[in-house]
Amino acid sequence: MTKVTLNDVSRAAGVSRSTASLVLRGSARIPESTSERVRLAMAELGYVYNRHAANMRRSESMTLGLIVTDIRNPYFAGLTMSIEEAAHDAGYTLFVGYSRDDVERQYLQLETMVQQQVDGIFLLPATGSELNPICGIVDRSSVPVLQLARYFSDELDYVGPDNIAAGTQLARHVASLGASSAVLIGGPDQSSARTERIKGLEAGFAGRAVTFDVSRSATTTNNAAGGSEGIARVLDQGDWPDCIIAYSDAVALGIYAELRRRNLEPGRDVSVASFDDISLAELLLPPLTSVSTYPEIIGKKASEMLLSRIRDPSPQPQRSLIEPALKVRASTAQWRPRS
Amino acid sequence: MTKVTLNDVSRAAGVSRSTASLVLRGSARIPESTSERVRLAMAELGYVYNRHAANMRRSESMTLGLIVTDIRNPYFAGLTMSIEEAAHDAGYTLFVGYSRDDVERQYLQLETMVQQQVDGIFLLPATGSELNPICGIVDRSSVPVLQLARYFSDELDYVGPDNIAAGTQLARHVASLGASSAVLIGGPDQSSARTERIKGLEAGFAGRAVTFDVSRSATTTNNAAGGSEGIARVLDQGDWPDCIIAYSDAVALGIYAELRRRNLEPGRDVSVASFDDISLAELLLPPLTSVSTYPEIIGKKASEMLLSRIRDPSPQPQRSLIEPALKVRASTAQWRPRS
DNA sequence: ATAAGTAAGTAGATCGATGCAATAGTTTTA
DNA sequence: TAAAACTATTGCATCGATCTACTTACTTAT
Repeated sequence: MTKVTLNDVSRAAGVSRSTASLVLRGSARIPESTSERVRLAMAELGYVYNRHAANMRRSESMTLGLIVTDIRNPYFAGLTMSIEEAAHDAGYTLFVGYSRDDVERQYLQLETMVQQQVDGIFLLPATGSELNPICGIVDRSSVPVLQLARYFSDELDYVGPDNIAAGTQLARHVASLGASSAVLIGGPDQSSARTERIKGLEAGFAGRAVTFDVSRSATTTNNAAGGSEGIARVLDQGDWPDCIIAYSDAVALGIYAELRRRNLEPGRDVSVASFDDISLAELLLPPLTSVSTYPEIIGKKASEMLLSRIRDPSPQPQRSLIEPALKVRASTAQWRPRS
Repeated sequence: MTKVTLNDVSRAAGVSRSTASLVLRGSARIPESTSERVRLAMAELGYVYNRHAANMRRSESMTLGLIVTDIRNPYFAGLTMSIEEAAHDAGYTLFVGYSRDDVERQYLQLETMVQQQVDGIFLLPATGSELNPICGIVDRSSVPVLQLARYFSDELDYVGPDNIAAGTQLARHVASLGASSAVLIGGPDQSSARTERIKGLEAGFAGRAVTFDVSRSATTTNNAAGGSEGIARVLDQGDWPDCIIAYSDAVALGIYAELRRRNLEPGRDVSVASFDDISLAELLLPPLTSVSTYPEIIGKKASEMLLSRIRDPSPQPQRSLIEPALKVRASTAQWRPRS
């Protein structure tokens, strides 16, 4: 009933606690005959390794933290699962917190993770994140933090999609359709991802006969409700673009719904394109043109980077951009300009 | 640079470590003048509370574990977020693991969480979970485990939707449409949730002129791919039901896609209905009839139950069923029997 | 036969916060 | 004025695994 410790195990196996500890860690100094005896005692007594006790002496807890805004967005769900997989495979257990895009909540989560002695933190920063408060929390314990998908500082590692390339690919495609005007809908204001996507779109539209004016676009929450609201705001201003570019597939979903409320059919009356390429994009009617930003690859790369940062904290901050790929589908392909 | 401990803090504040510890825990025995001095020293030195050290003496780690199969299903994403919110609000930090519906992986995750000294575990069991191996892992440390959404044992607490009521509501609705035959597509074989939903459907169809034969249904993975595959299998057998009941909205999504590949329009040529009512259901075209099983409520209830179990492990295992609510939408409402 | 070397195992301090039992110091009570 | 009661504070053992330095018992080399 009471807790079984290494002491109990060693006593039962007739060795010292030190020896039992060495067996636990697979030391070569212990011959098979002894370690077998110890392992048997462990099994018999129902011994459970206490990582907290171990962590008092060693300098690692074998835990990592992950803070994301909201996994009801399938893009972030995929990213989260990919990171969990890599962490699990490397023997780490993962703390997860959802900031709900609330900076204060995010800071609290950082704080508790630091107190729980995590070895490193993946942070998909909430809108409005700043370096100073985060350093205030994190520097005291010198836990490495990796920025995921958005960044606010270049003093920390960063892994995310190449948003500029993604925007450029999308703009070129839209321009090639013969559209004459495009707007961007949605996305958290001031986020690096949105700023970069805009930069990419502008680069892609440069020299083409497409009007793309950022001041006509709308920033919203990164979900379907935001998409509906954003496109409604634009259309209500009497603005009728040929092509609607959504900040993300989640936003595009709300755009589809709002268009239909107004008897406009996406892919016929107006083309719609988006970023992320969640698996849903393909299943929608019409299937949604989207730039895939490969959350699995981002997650994998991020894990590698954070783990190597844990092993050696000295190198300069790293940046890794994942190459996107445009997936053309019926939401733009079937579209022809209104006569 | 080096770690700041309570010792350093107490020395700087000119008190004993015991006093600093009492301040940390807000003891009323310490006058404001002293605790202010100690808190000041903490801030100045950049002290970080070490929960692992505290956990060596106390018997709680202030961490909980959550194991779910796959959060790319928005239903589980919502459930996960709801549990994280409740855990966070109660001062707990949450470990999360995704079993990907793989029992072995799930056991490994249970094991590491137990080693990390979690105070309790929410488990959305992978298909094929059994009591014995889980007890083998968990009993040694007597960590309470709560079964979420599916159950395999009534020796553990359980919180989930009232699947029987959900099935009954859905069946009654389908029967009232005038359908003459229905099939169920998808869902993990042998899972309690599927079995109960079938039981509910049968109860609801009882005495109505609807053919519902479980042997005609198909079990699949609980996602869109499973839905496509399942309905394809049924249709390829020459079976043409009036109404397709999907195990979940995620499955329904794949059914929509596969029907269209065969030039069948959901809601017109065949009605489709489902379980879960994820927010996407409303946004689809046609909007999907679904029985809401309120993941936020399940998550909240589950957290309450696990936390009270942690406070007092003695009571008998509890079961709590959350009342579902049918949301009728165009995927069934517009449907009329073929002439 | 002695020194050197190796293999196997152990004693005991340590990590950082907790909490009991004990101790000053001050005020109230009889 | 002594005893009792209370307030503010502290010393030290403790939780469970780790790890360095050390011992003991053999084996091998010279």
